[in-house]
Amino acid sequence: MHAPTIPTGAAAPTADDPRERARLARERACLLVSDTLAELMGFWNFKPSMGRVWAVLYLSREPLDADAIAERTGLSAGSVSMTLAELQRWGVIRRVPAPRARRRHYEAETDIVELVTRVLRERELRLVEQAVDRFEEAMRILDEEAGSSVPDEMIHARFLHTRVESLARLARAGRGVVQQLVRAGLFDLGAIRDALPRRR
Amino acid sequence: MHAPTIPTGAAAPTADDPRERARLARERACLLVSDTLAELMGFWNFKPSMGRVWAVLYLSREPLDADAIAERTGLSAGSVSMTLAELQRWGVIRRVPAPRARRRHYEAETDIVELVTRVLRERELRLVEQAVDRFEEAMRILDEEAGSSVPDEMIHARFLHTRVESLARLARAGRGVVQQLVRAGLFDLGAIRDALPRRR
DNA sequence: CAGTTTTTTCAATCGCTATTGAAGTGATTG
DNA sequence: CAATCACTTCAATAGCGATTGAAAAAACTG
Repeated sequence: MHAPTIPTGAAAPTADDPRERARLARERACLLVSDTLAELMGFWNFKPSMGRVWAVLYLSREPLDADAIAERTGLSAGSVSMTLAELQRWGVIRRVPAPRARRRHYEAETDIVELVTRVLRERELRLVEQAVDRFEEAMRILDEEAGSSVPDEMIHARFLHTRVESLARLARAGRGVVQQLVRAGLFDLGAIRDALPRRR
Repeated sequence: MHAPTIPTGAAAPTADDPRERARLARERACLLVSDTLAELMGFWNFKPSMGRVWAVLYLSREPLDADAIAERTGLSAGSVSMTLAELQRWGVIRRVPAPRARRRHYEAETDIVELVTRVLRERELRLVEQAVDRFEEAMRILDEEAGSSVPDEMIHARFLHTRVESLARLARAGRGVVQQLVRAGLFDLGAIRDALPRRR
């Protein structure tokens, strides 16, 4: 875990060494990016470890094994294993067949648009659809009492019905937004995809 | 906290009593709604107590005071106080001027669209804007090394640059979506599509 | 197939955030 | 203006989800 001795006796690994300068710059940039990713993913209710592991893979030129990931993220071996499994379940990283290696190697899925679309489709959409269903169920329950013979019960039921109706309307709008995003991600967004990294 | 004695000696408060039936139905409906709201708000990284308190107010016919809220949510007085303050800061509930009442009364803001829009504008937009800034900052750092005299350092810097570029593009697209949502008020879904690519 | 290395699993632990409760501050009233 | 009632604050605590670490399982290797 030490910088190898520089062959050319002249250049020492100081701030003036171009290699060292470059390495530090890259390190700063990567840190900035993975912090940002961690924050974004954390906001999206993913575990911090998922964000960190994905960032490490996404910013690596070659596939990494569990050990390298543990080292770079500071996570335990067990945590890395679980996190890798979870990331694979989400399809955001993939195992790279490494014929003559003993350890398993992984790389990040780079089609980020597809990746975000997937999360939207499998999580947000489900969530919002469930909300719509529940609100509609609540309205059905209230409907049964809306024709009550007792005046005040009826009024109360109707009051609640209008409130829940507003929520349902909003939830349906939200569902529409997510559906639109998912579809755009799959079709219209091809334009963005073209501009994104390498896809052949 | 007890059902008052029924004046008409005939009807006892059983499941056959229309009033009781109606009350139970409303209770079920409200529970369904507040559970759903709690889940949704929890997902949006709001504290559970905020969801519960807002739900109680939103589903009440008249403004409530802190005591009534504490009772119905099961929260402590201190917690209710803090939660009310926070909800007011978000503009999702408001204090109702109650001239001759000793206690302060609150009601829920009912323009839910405005309410969601506000959260999008003040939280999501800020988050995504910050992400864009950070990615662009990372790219600037990498640019300084992209012209490095050491070939491999240059290649590495360029590799990282393209990766970060993709993230930045996605973040900008996300920013566009949120901006659009804030402007269009959630319902004009067609507009979202226009916000996405902005690239041929 | 026995030995060795890598990965997975899961109970225990850790750390963090939400909540409490009691003390402190402020408001209202007779 | 003193007494009471309402509200706020914040240090301590509880509860929960993420992480660890050690042990079991699986995958290689010679």
